[in-house]
Amino acid sequence: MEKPDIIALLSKHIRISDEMATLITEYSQIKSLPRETTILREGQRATECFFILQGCMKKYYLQDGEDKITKFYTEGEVITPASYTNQEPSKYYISTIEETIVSFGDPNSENEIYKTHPKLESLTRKLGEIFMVKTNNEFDNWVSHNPEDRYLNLVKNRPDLIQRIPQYDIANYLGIRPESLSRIRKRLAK
Amino acid sequence: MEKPDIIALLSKHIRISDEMATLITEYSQIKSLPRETTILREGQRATECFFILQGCMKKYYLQDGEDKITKFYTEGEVITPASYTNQEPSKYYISTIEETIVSFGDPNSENEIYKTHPKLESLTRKLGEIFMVKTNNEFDNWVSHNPEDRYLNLVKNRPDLIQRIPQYDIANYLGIRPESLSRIRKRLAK
DNA sequence: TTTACTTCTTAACTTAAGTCAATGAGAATG
DNA sequence: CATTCTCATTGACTTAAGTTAAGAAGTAAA
Repeated sequence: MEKPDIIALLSKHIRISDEMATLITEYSQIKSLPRETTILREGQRATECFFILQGCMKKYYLQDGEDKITKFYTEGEVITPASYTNQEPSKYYISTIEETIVSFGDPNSENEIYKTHPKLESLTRKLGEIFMVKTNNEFDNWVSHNPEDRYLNLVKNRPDLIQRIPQYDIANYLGIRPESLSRIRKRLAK
Repeated sequence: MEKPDIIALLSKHIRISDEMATLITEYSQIKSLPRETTILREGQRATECFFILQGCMKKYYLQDGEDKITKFYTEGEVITPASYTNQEPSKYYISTIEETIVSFGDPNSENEIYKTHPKLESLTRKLGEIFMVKTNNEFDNWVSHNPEDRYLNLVKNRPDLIQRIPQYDIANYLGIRPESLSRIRKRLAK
């Protein structure tokens, strides 16, 4: 399989020097996951973290027998499961929605490469800070808007998700029932 | 002023070696901020990040003339304003609620110390990852619960906040009106 | 101590989401 | 072509939060 352009996707977030680009390209491991593949289940410990090169995934909890989606991930996004970081059993599931191509890493090779290439750890720290800002903005945006505004926001900023993902999953993610999303769409259609 | 125990607070999150402890204690700058002090305003660029040693702060947006609180910070929590990381004008305000003692850093001295002590950058990366997990958990917990559950959760996990912070600020943070919080408390009293 | 102010509570009414049930539209299957 | 299944929509009714206004309780100020 041809390697998708990991450097181009990373460069959207942070400036990558040629030296780093070579290093990353050399060390990156890539694999493809079929659609509807669950890569992490509740109770499991994650052994890998991911960077999405192509495709779409979701994170969801099983609450009272129902899925609760809290995040969609698409191209250029990093998935570092909590259980990868803290080595505790996961509280949530992660599954692909479409066929998804990812770059992945594990703790051993991560630490190994940081030891030999401290500049990469520095890059990772900075990238982590950038994603932290994004995550915080997302949180703030969420808690300060109602479902209708959140839907409008999604339509505006992530029109791809509206296309790719069935409406009942969108509603689930927005924190409402499919019936309510229907009504919101009807209200907005005017 | 006597230095509060920064090492003890950091150790709640991550193991700190004696070597790192000495380094952190030596380099940490500490100051006290009076109550109701706004340390960052919308439109400003943050020049400092903070680690709370004692006290309480809040982050809030000014939306349609009304405050919208999205986060309270207390002892042991890190405040890295988005505008500190990306050097863009801040979209939100940060203020103290009580008198607050903080350890603070600026980009120059941060980069300087990372250059001479790469182990500290490694520690910072790990700490950042730990806070990322906490932030993600908070987000998930938020979006998957209703106001009543969020209030119960706060009472259970952050009883200190219920004591320290006026009810209208708690309601604001919970995403509801003070009247609704009153009703929730009444419902629960039964 | 009287007054003003702040915070919380209560009540009546409105609005939007939840729930349950029925229907419609399209795609997949026999 | 008819049948089945999935997903989205609609309607009727319930529940909880928003809104507006009024009052209660406590604290600070005059």
